[in-house]
Amino acid sequence: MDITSIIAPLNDAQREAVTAPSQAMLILAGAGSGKTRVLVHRIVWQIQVNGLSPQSILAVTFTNKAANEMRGRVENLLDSSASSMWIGTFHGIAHRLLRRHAEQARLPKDFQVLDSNDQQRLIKRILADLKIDDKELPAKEVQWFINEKKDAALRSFHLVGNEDKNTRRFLRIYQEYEASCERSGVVDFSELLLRVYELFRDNDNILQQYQQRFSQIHVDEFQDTNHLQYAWLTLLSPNRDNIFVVGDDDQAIYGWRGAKIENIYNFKDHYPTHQTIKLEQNYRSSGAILKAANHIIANNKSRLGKELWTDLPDGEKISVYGAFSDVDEAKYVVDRIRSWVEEGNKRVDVAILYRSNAQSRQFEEQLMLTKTPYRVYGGLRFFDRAEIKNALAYLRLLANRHDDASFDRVVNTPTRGIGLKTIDELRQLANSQQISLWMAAQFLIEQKLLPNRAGNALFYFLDLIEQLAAKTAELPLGEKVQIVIENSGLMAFYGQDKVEKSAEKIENLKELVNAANLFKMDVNSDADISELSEFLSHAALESAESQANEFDDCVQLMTLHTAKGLEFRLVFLVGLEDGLFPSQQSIYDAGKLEEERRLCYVGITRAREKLYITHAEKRLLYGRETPASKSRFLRELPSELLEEVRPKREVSRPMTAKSSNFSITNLPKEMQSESSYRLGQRVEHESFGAGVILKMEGEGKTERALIKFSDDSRWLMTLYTKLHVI
DNA sequence: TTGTTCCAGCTTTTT
DNA sequence: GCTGGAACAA
Repeated sequence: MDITSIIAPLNDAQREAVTAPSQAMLILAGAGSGKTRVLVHRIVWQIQVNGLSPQSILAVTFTNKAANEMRGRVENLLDSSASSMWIGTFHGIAHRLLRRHAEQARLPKDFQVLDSNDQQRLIKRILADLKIDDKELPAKEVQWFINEKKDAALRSFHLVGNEDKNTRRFLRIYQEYEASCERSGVVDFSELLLRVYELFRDNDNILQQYQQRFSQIHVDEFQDTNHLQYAWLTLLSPNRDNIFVVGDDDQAIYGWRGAKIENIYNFKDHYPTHQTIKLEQNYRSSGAILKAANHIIANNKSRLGKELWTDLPDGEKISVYGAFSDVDEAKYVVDRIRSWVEEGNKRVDVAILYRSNAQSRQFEEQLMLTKTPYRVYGGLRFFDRAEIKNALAYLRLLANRHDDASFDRVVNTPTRGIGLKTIDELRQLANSQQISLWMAAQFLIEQKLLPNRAGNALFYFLDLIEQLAAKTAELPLGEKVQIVIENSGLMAFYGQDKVEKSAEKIENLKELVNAANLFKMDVNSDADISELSEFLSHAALESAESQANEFDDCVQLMTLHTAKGLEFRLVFLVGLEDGLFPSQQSIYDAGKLEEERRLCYVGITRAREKLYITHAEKRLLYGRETPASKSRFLRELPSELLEEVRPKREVSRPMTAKSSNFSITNLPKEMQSESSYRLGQRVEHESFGAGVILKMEGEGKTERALIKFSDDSRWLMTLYTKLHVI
């Protein structure tokens, strides 16, 4: 046994964490401080030094990517397969447990997973059935409510008798939703976790089996765990002495999705014999970048407290560019990328990070204009595309006729003459009899209760599914998928000329066949289910990114949320404006604002060598031009770390009287306004102090001026603002 | 029943 | 500015 390879690459704090005795351990790992490394080395340490068997290791993450990376690195260090370890996402592990114990969890053997889109569709349908106006009660809100309750381990019957008016409004829908899922044999994401929690809670023998099996429990990104995930861990570790959690409260950015940052704050109290180790040495970023990050996050009040440091030199200052518009901002960024590439650097090392997806457009446009290869993350994922979901819905119907969500989706896709009226009738019957749509359809056909045309069309559809099922029953998965796509008419449907991007859709369908061909059953899955069911679950649980271009040399575009866990040599943090980042909805809520600040901290710490921060004075928002001002986060950064980059094309520097005269006379006519103010004029505002007029727009009532004050520029309506010309 | 046009609405999204 | 859904006409 060679322990040097396990501990040699570690610094003191990391080594202390890895070699600590078995107990409750909280590793507070700052950005770039080697948290995955600590987890990986800890697992290998437990096996090679403490002699634990791989089966006794449980390691949970939030993303498939993180789980795969961890498994790979463990295998590397261990130099053997880690396939007998349970390393996976919370949802993946829940799924595996439920397959194993479907009966005790009161689930059908071949239950399927409903992703959040499916869930929303189902809720919409229920709202329609209950004649509730979608405008009055948006499906999204109901979905949010249901998931929130499930995350708190509350089923609809727990809420019966609840006096809260808001709760009563949702209760009926929640009940219908539960019943519908039950009938269809499907579980949504929250349900996966809740079922496992109930399985453990109600079946002592099963719980004990896993308590004994998992002698060491490892949790990644602990700050993102929700109530249910935490409850799970508590059940699995009754003595609270064998749990090794890694997290960073400063990077908790999923509170809006139910993550409970309190889980990490309260760890000390809930795990009395715990040890906390802080990893504060950062191996990623330059000194200047780290100082900025520390500075920002220090403004948050509720923190466990950590300060990153580095051996690396300060490096370049952070460049700040105040653009005139979103277009100007994009041009600037793309121009900087161009020189970066000209200096011989790679595009893959560059990331443009923004707060909301809509911001990517301007950058894409400029990148396209300059023919710079780029890749936008977080768009539609492969398994989320409509054509793929349709194909999967057919396959799901083959596996389970009573899957209402799938039935609903493809009964008339491609169109085959089954219209709203017929479907309405189906729903009514299904509702009143509490049966599946499939059964309702059978009944209506048998009893000849439908007009001829509709009845025939519906019969044709049921027959199609039965035929497909019979025909493909014995075929390998890939061929099954192939035949279903062909015979369902989907291939022909998407092949029509009038379908937009038809070539791409056909490609995707082919790719699905390909994926099915390559799909291998989980060797460890001892559950007795078909390959098809397993493939369908895989599609729901691992909605993999579209694979293409991954290895090309492209500039990376993504939201700040997506960027968590990644690093780039060169980072552009764009759109640092109040209302955008921090987002408008967060500005007046102290808690939300702190989460936004953590997001900013995450963004800054993605950069290794050089960070650019940009903001624009106006931008197109929802197709409308909107003025914007510098983000409070940008103003929180100390000026000695920053280097203001002056805009090139228009007046921006405060000018002396001499130079201002000069520049005004040289301005094109249309820019010389009739108003009492002029470009370059020095003015005084009663609260903002002295400033210089940089830009004018509009006239009369709509006239506004962009004025640069000592610490900020703002647009002011000249008619309504008292300005004294100096 | 199907295809078109018009209108409201809009963060972030691991599973 | 783009999307999804509802209200229309064919």
